[in-house]
Amino acid sequence: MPAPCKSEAEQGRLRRHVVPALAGDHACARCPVRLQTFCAILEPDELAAFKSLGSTMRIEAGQCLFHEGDPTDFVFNLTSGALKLYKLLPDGRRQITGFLFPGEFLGITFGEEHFFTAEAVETSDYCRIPRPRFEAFVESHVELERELFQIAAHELRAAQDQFLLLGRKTAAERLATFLSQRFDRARRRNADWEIITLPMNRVDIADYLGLTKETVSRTFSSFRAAGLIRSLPDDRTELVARERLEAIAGGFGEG
Amino acid sequence: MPAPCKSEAEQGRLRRHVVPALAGDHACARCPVRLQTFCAILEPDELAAFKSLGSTMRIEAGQCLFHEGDPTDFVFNLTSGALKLYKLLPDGRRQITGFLFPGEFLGITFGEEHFFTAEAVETSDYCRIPRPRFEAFVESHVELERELFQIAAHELRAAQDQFLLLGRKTAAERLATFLSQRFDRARRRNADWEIITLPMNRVDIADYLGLTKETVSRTFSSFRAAGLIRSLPDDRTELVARERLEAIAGGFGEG
DNA sequence: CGGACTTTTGACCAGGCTCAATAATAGTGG
DNA sequence: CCACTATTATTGAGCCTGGTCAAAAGTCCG
Repeated sequence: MPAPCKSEAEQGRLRRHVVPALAGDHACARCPVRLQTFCAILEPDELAAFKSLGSTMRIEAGQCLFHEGDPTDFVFNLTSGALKLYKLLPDGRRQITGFLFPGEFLGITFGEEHFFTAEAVETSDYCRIPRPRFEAFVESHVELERELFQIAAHELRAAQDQFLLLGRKTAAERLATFLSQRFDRARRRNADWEIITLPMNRVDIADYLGLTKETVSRTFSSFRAAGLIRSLPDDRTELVARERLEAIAGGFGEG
Repeated sequence: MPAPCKSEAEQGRLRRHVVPALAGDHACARCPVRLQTFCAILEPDELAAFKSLGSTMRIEAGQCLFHEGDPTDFVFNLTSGALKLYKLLPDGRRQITGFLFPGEFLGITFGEEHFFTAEAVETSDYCRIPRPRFEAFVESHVELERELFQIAAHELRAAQDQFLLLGRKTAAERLATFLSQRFDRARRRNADWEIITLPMNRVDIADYLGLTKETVSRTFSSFRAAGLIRSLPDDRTELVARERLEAIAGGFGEG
């Protein structure tokens, strides 16, 4: 029943630089919700109990965790690597609805069927928890139930921002927004550098931003030429002029 | 502090055909979640208690319930009319993130500040519940807490569909999707007719679909010319060839 | 070094946007 | 009830951003 993973271009090779697993809490910069982890709201023994619900697994780049339409048998928590979540149109047009990074949950708000496909961007490790066990655990921890609601609420807020991006922003504004988003997350993990890692390729970025890979590439080039960013080895990008990028992202033009 | 409502074009006039208030339950056609109402999961006396939490109010077309950035002091339930929810860019570009219709809740998932503006499309009545009272009531009714989560989950699913629309669909596919969406909701209230009411104007539809009003108007015209729809008085539209519209909406072309 | 793939760049094209004019519609006041 | 006005919808003409098609350059890894 599951469609085969996208072939040629999608069946990626392994990548070398795997993002290390994230330990502990990471708060969202924009709102007072502790995000995408239960670590901060569970007692150590409860946390251990929660972790024991699932089993650790690994997936290679280009492989799918599940496809759109698959039954939602499991809840996932990513521990290393990166996933892309996407929907397809019959003729192959693709919209990536989000990327998933270490520490984040997948599948906590689903109905009976997945409504998107989840595919590994690079080799990734994750914890897979059978849904019934997950739900039983959550039901016995009311504070988790509330946390799940907060996560969903936060994702709804992020979705509104993405509507604005996809519906009304120019190519430069979209890419600047994306780079700023990535920076915000990197900053939460390491406050030192204006450097972000983009494990996904140009096609993925394009399908996330509602553009083509050529337009994404051209916009990267123009940002480089304007001294806004600098491309480094190992999929890393330095945001040389982060404030100007954020101004562009917010629709204030290049001023 | 709140920005003034959009002037000229937005400060609408009254409209005559107000959607009647919706009584009772309305299930979502696509998923097993009872949506946007607590009616079905509260006992009659509890329902009465819930209704007594708020006060009934009226708003005229073009007026705003709240602006982006306002504090989230209230939870709203629309009883008649229609609202549009939108975000703005500094230069005035606007993305409507959704329309709200009778029976639906507004503000159940917010943080401290609203992250969009809510403005009346036509004269609307609503129930306004102070947030602390709402939250206290929900906390004392666990089944409501779960229902709120289901509503948020459903909205997240709808958001993914909108990503696909805004990022990858053509103008015709966007409008066909919108008309089909409206039909799905109308069908849930009245199974008789392939007729929908569109109280919002072309600018609003355009800002919802990520297009311009001219493109929306042209696409309406082409649908009319192709015999897919028929325009009726009082903002009503008949979906003459609903299945063909749905095929277009799904990206299967005009076949 | 070589093959496969990705990224970048170029040339051209087109879907949808802009600007503008006209038509239709709703509301107003006599 | 009907002309008058304001607003909205439609249609047209031309343009531009971003898409398409193609080729060259750069990477990765055996």
